[in-house]
Amino acid sequence: MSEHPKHLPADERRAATVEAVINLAAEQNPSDITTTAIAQRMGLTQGALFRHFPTKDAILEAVMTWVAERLLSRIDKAAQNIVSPLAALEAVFMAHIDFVSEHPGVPRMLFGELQRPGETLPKRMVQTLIQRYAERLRHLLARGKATGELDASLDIEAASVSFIGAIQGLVMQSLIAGDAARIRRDAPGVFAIYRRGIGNAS
Amino acid sequence: MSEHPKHLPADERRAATVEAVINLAAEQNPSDITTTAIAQRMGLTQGALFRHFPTKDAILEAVMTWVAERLLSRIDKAAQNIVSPLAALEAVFMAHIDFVSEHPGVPRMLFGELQRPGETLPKRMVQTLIQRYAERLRHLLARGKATGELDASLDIEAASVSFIGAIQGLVMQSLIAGDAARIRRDAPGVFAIYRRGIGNAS
DNA sequence: GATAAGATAGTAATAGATTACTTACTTTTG
DNA sequence: CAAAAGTAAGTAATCTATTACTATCTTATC
Repeated sequence: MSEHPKHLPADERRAATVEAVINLAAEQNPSDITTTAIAQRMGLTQGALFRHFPTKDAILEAVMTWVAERLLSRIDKAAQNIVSPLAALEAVFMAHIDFVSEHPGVPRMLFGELQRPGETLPKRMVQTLIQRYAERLRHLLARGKATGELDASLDIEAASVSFIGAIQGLVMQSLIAGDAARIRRDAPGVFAIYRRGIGNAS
Repeated sequence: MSEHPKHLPADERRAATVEAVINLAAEQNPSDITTTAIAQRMGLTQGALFRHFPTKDAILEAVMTWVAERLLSRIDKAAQNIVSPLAALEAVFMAHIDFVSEHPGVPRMLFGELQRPGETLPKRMVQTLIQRYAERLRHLLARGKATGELDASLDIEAASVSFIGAIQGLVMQSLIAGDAARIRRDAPGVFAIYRRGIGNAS
């Protein structure tokens, strides 16, 4: 096996392609990412991409699969072994913040896909991802009501939307400031307000 | 003056162009809006647009001006004559929700502009808009702390980010559900959580 | 174990579609 | 009639995807 093989096996190239897209999305409007830019980032010619993916949408599909797996597994791991539902929510929040700090392009790609008209496969995958995410939130919120940690009259649906919105607000703030590191710094303060908003007042 | 003049004066065409872009943004990814699509919506040929705007970016610039004026004037009017800072925050929240319900493409355009690399003029206008918006929020939040309606230890910066995030979360939710009307319906529940998060517990 | 064969992964060039913008000319309006 | 507003056609650039060809890797056979 040579040090710098010019030909990589298909699965490694597919993984490298996903990585290139994620990195590019951190630097520019995700919907303006071209196949030329992806190939250039990988040190390949543009046409080479189509050895591994039939269309550009298939690339986005692979990216969405990658994101869904990583994000959900991270938040599942974060909530694992935490008894208190409220503490678990905080762990999920911070795990999510860590994820978007490492991959600032990801939330922007998701939001961008959601805006596409019609019923593309990548769009449907994002919808599914967020629905699965919201399910986990609703489960934790319901448990919190049961234990009494959360307000008994809490609107679980609104609390779930607010949770995602809190993260989205941090992403937007970092875009305005042009500083991705801001997300991590401002996250605790934002979660503190959220926590207070859903917590049991007594 | 004929009933249906084929030639409109420049200022009316400019206003109609802005309206066409706002409407198109509600239906598709704002960054995919073409000059052909704008012209078609107006019943013109594509080249006619360039009689009134030197470049496509100049069109976006006009749209951003329109949005900034309308949105800020609406929330100023909403907060006017409301003594309680907390009640004023709620009025601003609902006025903003009304605005995005009428123009679902607007928050998506703003978010899209923020993602563009470099320092384009439309992008800078969005940053300025949101900064001015946040200023008004911080002012109301500070007043709320002074009156005792809000928690004395409240992190005003985090509260401002959370406010914008709450709206952004509702926008995202409506995109996932593919139902713009959801925003208005879910808004009160989301604001209730926010209100509780910043309010004085006593 | 070397090596030929076949599959896999790459390049360079280009096609075909679409984009923002221009130009030469025509219609409408005051 | 002159200025303003619109059309139709075209240009140059850019984008996804394809094609014809080449380089590299894997593997079966002697």
